[in-house]
Amino acid sequence: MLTDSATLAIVDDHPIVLEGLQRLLSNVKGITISGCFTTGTAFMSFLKENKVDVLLLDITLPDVNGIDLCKEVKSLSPDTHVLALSNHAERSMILQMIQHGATGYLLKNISSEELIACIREALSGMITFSKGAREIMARPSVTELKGIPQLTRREKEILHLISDGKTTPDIAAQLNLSPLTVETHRKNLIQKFQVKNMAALIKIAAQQGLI
Amino acid sequence: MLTDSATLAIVDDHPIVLEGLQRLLSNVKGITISGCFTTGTAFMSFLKENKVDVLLLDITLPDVNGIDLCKEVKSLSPDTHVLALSNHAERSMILQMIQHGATGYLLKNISSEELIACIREALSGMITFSKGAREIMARPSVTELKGIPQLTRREKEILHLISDGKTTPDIAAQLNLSPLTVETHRKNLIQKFQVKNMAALIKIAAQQGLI
DNA sequence: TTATTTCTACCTGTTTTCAGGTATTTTTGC
DNA sequence: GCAAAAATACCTGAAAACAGGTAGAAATAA
Repeated sequence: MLTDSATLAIVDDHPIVLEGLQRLLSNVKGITISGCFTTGTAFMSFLKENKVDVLLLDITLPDVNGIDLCKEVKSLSPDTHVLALSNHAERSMILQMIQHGATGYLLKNISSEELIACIREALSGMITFSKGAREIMARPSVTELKGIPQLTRREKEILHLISDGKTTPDIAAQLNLSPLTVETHRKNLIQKFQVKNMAALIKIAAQQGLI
Repeated sequence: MLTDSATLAIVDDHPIVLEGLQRLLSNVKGITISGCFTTGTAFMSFLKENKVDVLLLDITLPDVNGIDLCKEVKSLSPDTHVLALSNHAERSMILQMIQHGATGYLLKNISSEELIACIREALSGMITFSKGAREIMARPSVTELKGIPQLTRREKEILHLISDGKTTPDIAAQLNLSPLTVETHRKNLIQKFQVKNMAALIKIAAQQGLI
């Protein structure tokens, strides 16, 4: 039994989703659900004692964020295949998860057949994506093409203040800087994001969860 | 049977959620699931032929937005109790749904017991919220205190263009308007949102999902 | 058919932002 | 300790945004 049935665990803070996944997967040959968890910490302590072949992982959890959890899982148990299961339909998010060791990325609007197929693919050691996720990967949007620019501490700080409606003189006064310095940071931000003005930048930053 | 068992329909584009809800509610006394739909239009055509006592409605659907659908449902069938079921944990969203006729608002991290209790409450004609939703309602955040201002079609259009980095002259040219007119809309937007400038406005708009 | 909202357009003047640089001093990482 | 990155600061001029109005036409709702 151990040889031909894979163990699967689910981490999701939504009982409804947990129920749905259990129902969908309970009668699938070759897959045994060994645990369902609503928090990352609960799963991690389970993982210390049990072997898990596949983990279906919701990225947005109450206690830890999915990317960090994925990293932890992979360092504790490198053979566990982590399948991110999420509503986040952003390219950057998918890339980040893969970068941190996830074996695949499934959008929550996945169909049951697709879900099972993806789990099988993951078990055989392949990277796998749901249909929706593949589509997103296929068409890098203009804003996401460059990825999220790396911002310095000061730049983030100033971006926040700008998004709160503060003007350059305001910010300079608040941070005890020359207005000219603030202007320089502003310019660098616009350059880094490759946008025309702050309005466009703040939209992207907000959508990317930066502010 | 018609007198003591309430009919319930579910609209959600996530098969997993649909499965979970069906499973959770299938054996509940007094509730009969009469239909599950993944699109708003599919449900609307069902509603024209069938009586639905309670609708569990996911706000984010592929074809129509939940607020509009809720309005449609209530105007076609005022006796249907609409329970919004969503991941949107924003006060403004909850208020908007209630304003448009919803009987309650449930966050998707709701427990099964809570879900059933809420459906029962809705059936008895009461407004109902999940625990999480009640918490959000309890603490109005600073930005959300004023609610989302009602924007006109033109204002939304111009707000979008601004958030794409377009300047007033750009927008005027694109919409065949006087730049002065665009400026007026701009001013009205800033007044409606009670902010100092567009940077602050766009942050709020993005966070509220307006852009 | 009113009344109200929305859309349109105008005016004046000030403030802020943006584009195009250059350049020194701190930090930080190796 | 040295190189690279980050933070600081400066300059000029043009373009855009904002503040504070007013006001007529058009569309919508009551």
